[in-house]
Amino acid sequence: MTERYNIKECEAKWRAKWDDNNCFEAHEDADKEKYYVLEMFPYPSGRIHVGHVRNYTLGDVVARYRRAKGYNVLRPMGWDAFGLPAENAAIDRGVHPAKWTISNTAEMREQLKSMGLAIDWSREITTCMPEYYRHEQKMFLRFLKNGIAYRKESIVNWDPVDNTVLANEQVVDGKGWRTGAPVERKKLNQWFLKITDYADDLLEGLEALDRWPEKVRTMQKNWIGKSQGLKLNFTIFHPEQSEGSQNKGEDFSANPEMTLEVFTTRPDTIFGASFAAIAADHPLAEKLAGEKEGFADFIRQCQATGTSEAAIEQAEKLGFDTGYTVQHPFLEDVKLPLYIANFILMDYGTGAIYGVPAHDQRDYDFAQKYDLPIKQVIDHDEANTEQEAYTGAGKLINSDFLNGLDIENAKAEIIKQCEELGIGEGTTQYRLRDWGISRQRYWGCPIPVVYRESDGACIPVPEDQLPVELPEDIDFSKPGNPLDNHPTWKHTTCPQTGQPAIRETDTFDTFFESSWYQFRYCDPHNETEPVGKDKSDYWMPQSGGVEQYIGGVEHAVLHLLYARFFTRAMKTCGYVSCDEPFLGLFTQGMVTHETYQDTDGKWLFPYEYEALNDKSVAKVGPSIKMSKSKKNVVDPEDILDTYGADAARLFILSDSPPERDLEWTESGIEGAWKFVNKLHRIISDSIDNLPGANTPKPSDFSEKASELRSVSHKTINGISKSIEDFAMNKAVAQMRELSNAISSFRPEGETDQWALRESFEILIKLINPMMPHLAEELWSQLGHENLLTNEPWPIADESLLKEETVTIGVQVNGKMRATINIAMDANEETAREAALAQDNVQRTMDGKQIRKFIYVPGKIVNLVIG
RNA sequence: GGGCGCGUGGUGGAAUGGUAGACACGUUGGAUUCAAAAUCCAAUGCUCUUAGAGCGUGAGAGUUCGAGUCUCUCCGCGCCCACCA
Repeated sequence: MTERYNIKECEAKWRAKWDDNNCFEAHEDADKEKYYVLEMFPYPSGRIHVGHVRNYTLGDVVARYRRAKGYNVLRPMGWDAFGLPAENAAIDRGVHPAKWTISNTAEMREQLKSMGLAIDWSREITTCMPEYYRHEQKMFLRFLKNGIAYRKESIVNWDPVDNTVLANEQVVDGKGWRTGAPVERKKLNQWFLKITDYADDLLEGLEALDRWPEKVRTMQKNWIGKSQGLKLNFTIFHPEQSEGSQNKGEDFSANPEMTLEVFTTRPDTIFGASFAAIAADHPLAEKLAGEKEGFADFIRQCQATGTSEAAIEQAEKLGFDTGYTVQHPFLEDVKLPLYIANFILMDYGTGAIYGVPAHDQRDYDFAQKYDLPIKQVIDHDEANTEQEAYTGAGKLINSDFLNGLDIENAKAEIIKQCEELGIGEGTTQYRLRDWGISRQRYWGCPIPVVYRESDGACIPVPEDQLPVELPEDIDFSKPGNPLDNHPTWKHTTCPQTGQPAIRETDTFDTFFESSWYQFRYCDPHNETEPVGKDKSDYWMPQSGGVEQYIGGVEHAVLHLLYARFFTRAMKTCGYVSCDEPFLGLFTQGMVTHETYQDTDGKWLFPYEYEALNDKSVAKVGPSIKMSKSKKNVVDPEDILDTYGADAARLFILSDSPPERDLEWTESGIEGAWKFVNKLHRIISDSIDNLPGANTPKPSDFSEKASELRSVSHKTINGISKSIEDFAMNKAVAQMRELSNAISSFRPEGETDQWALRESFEILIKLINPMMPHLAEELWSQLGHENLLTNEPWPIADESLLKEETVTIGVQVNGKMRATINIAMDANEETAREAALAQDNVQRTMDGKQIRKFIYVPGKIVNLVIG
């Protein structure tokens, strides 16, 4: 009997050994196949949470497995270090953001290290350091030269609590994604990146990402939102001209101010149009209706309608009749009334539509309210335009030259006609907008441009004057942008003329940093370039970037789309050759925990609930995502301290498939801890009787030894496949099965002992990616001098994988009645005899004839009787 | 409103169209112990009286020799998007 496994000491010992031997440092090696594993880097909030533990454990299994398989693995780590919490800490506690951030990274680095992760720490990056952000300033200048970055005045989403601009992606239900405050609209000069130039490429690229979850690809596809349609020009008529007059001789089409451009994806329904409408903030709205009575009220009403889903759901369709009309392009006698309507969005299409009530529900509602004609132009059995709009397939009717065509052909025909007449053209429209990257914050990368005071010219800061560093003496007591408030920092001179100039006081959106960090890891200490081409071409060549990227699904359209865009932009600028940054993507589920509430609805900590003598004054709530306010957070440091890294890792891998939510339970982590101890005990108890490490393989084995060997070798392939499939819970199950087989094995004699040692060694190698400390310890206890971490993955002996006999089911008319044990390759006759020999089969057959006999070797026998 | 996904024991979850419930958690009984913890052994889908039989993957239909798995309809849940013309 060996002494009890001292988890803490032992784990620390092996971590030190890996460090001393630089086990996980990656080097470019053209002779080895590379494998780049990356997990989304953390924001240095100060402490790791269980979600991090899950994320990095998954990555560690992949990294250690691939390493053992002989790949040249790159597995780096860093800090997504710019962001608002640092500024909030500065405001709340008076700590400087830099100091707060850096001390947080120090703490979290130690926490991560205590998990025993196979990380190349020599490549660590921290995005708030000038060594990192100077490169993105240079990159920005190159983006400018290549027309990828530009500046324009625009209406932006303004978060009144954080006092900053938000990207569309950061507005959720009309509220700021962090503060939850209703977003306001504000006009500002902002920097943008032309992500829309790459819209089509980003969309097409999704096709090739077959190792991405379908869900994420769909979300990106919907976000890009490509739709084909027609842009069509209508001529606008003055109220006097249209009012029942025969005056249609006047040609306004030559007057661009009096034409209205609309966008539609259903040009086929043009003959069903009964009105036109523009957005409240359309430039023509003020011009056509500004003087009219009630207009100001109407605009106010439009703005008052919230953008939350509930508001939209219930919002009535509201219109304001301008009195103007537009000429129907194909029906000379028809002039459509022109409305300003609250359901038209200025920032999609042209901010103007023509309404076809019979075939669009919104137009239908609008037409009902304002008593406009509902003219059906698509015929189908299911269409009932008395009741609601019909949007399905059908044939064109009431549509002159389009009659009889199906929708697709009608679209093509009408677009052709419009193009020939010069009144419209077929176009592609995207939902995706350019990415606004200006933020009125201190703790971000300064945008490296200055504005000359004399003429306001925007001058890029020359490369040799970079980086533009953040000032350290900063005052957070005043509201607004601290950089703007700084007494001296923004005052500088024009690098071209030497005249006084003002620095850009906005900083980059922090998604900027995380859009290219995957490249920086390839060459983290390069002083002149973001990444050396030789390095990026080795780790992220044209044909492939990161082999396996792992993170939360919440980044499906933000970070993951930006990073794909950046990869293309960087390629355009000649930095890299790679088309896609992440070839494989795995999105993990959340970690949840039970909640506890007392009868007043007050949340309780688990220990508070446990301490209650009378449990009826509180109730156990559902297991939901851990959050401070719900008091159901588990601190990984406590877990690592109590149970050790291996137990924590094992539990997090074992209970649920990684893509699903995982419920954190006390009993679960305890079960994992017990298993760690059990495995240690099993091996320690057997060790004295095992043959030495390099004892030659015996030629014959007992039956039970052969069976054990067969199980062990099958498990090699089983676990390998499970890890490659990201089915870590199944890998754990298989590992436990093998350990159960081993612990019930009673060796008798030398060859049995040899087989036992072989199975131990296989098991140890297989658990290594999941529980590396324990594996390393057991490996050394078995008498090995080298590090297990440097051992290759075991290879299954093919001859042990074959099944000689198999137990298969016997069905009668498809119902299971018995099982038989026959040779794997037994012929049909043998199977029939064995099946018919079963009492239960005979009884069920009840003397009836066999009409059909089905035998699938190794699978099933089915007797069809009757 | 649109899109995607999911419904399997008391619980987490396994099942290339072929023995449903692997592996665990929990529970029950037993061994060990002065006692407890830990450990070990056994049982554990449901129903019926044990040997045994019947029924079972949200509901209903279909395809098939055979369906948790494929198809359709319905019910329930979750996520994402959303006045996107």
